[in-house]
Amino acid sequence: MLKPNPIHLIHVKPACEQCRVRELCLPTNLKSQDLSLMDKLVVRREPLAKGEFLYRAGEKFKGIYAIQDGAVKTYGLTVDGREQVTGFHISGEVFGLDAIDGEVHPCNAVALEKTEVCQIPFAKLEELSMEVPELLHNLSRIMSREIMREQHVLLMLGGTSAEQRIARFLLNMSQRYADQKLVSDRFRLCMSRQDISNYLGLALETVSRQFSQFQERGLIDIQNRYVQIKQFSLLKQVAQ
Amino acid sequence: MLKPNPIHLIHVKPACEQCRVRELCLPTNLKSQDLSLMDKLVVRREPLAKGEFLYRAGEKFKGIYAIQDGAVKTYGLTVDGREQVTGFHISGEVFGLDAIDGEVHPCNAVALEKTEVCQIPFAKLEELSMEVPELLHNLSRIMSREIMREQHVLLMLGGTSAEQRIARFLLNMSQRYADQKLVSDRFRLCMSRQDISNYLGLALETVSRQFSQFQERGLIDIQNRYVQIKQFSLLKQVAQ
DNA sequence: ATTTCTCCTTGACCTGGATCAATTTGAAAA
DNA sequence: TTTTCAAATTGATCCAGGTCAAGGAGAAAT
Repeated sequence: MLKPNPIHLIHVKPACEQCRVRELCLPTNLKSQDLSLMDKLVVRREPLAKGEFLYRAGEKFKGIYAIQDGAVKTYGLTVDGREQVTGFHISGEVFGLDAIDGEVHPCNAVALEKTEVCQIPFAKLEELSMEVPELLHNLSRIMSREIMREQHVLLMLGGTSAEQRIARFLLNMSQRYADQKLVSDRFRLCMSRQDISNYLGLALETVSRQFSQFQERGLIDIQNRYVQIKQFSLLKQVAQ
Repeated sequence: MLKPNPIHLIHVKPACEQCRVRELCLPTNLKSQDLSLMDKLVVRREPLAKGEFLYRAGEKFKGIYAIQDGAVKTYGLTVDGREQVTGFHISGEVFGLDAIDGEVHPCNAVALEKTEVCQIPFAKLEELSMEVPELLHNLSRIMSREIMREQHVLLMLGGTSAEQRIARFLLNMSQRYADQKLVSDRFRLCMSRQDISNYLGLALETVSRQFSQFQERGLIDIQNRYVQIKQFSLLKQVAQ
């Protein structure tokens, strides 16, 4: 499988208007003048390096985050001190919504690769939402979507075998690339086997074995973190 | 353990102003005149009988729901047709937020006992939120809280033993009664062992055995659905 | 009061996936 | 390039909890 050739371009931070993932993010359906008001709100940070934290549990909440490019893992700590991954977030996705109520981040967010994020200061976003009904509605929808996302994780974890969970995980990642109009049958997993296993409530050895088994069965081709889904229909069947 | 004596009162539906759980619900911190605007929005339905559906998966979304009294279970169907409980909701709690994005309920909501709910039509709620900043903020906070609630479930399910899950479940229920200023060391479980096991990703036999074991160890006293937590500190220790 | 039915408990057995352990591979650092 | 270290694979073993099965106890219906 071919790795993308790393060409170094001059770093450009597109405004909302030019952003590749605009339609998945908060500005969907906004009129041009509202879009530029929205754009003025957004803080575009320097890209995060792999392993860099966007925020840590306990930090004061300033705003929610949208990913322009890259990937972020969010994780919490259980009462007994174990790490528990609560989500992987890729471009076009909004996260940090869990901090609104308590005004403190209840979990950690760390970049899984070089990542560009936009911060949307929440107090200002609420103010602008009072002026722009579409924006208020988009905010509601994005929060609702996050609630559904977590419900899907619950459905995925409930009473399913390791085989099913991993098949569903791969199909879910694939779908999210498809949502962005990106190639969805071959992609790079942005997270380690450790992270996947933790997220799916399995041992990392089980994940590794299951990947190997899917490969033997011809369902997928996996080399390190590069996956190609070769038999969508069969994989869906395995996922039930 | 004493069952509450069933006294039949004339059915009264308190307005938001008089509602016992007002401070947990959308109207928190609202000024008196805003509260009455909010109150005009609310649709108070006839009480639901045990087993009655509030909505079913696929139904068009009209509004979100708040429980005045009683309990509701929400559940989805997995791809292979199994039921998966996504939450138990008791008085003072708001749910149905997962339907905002798609404008269709992705799951079912059924009363676990005689239950009084308020429907808050969502389009009207958004309109009023544009006028009342506190209401907009309360809505954001309630959605954020729901996201956190689901994250807690994920943390609870991730890499924990059956013993821990059940201890945490009991402590969680207890805390939610405490949040309402109700007795929190003795309460009636509003759901079946089946529902609990499904929710916690365990077999119902495991739940039953674990309850018996906690009883033997003197941590709790359980008779049918009536629980008394006798050793909070020990139970917390078991939950880690 | 008696029947019926649903919910719950308890026992016996077995398997999926966790755990432990030993390499192998790949990527970053020197 | 070689070294170093983290990440991934694969094998062997074991046990927590699932499954199957057989009652028992409450609640609702007759």
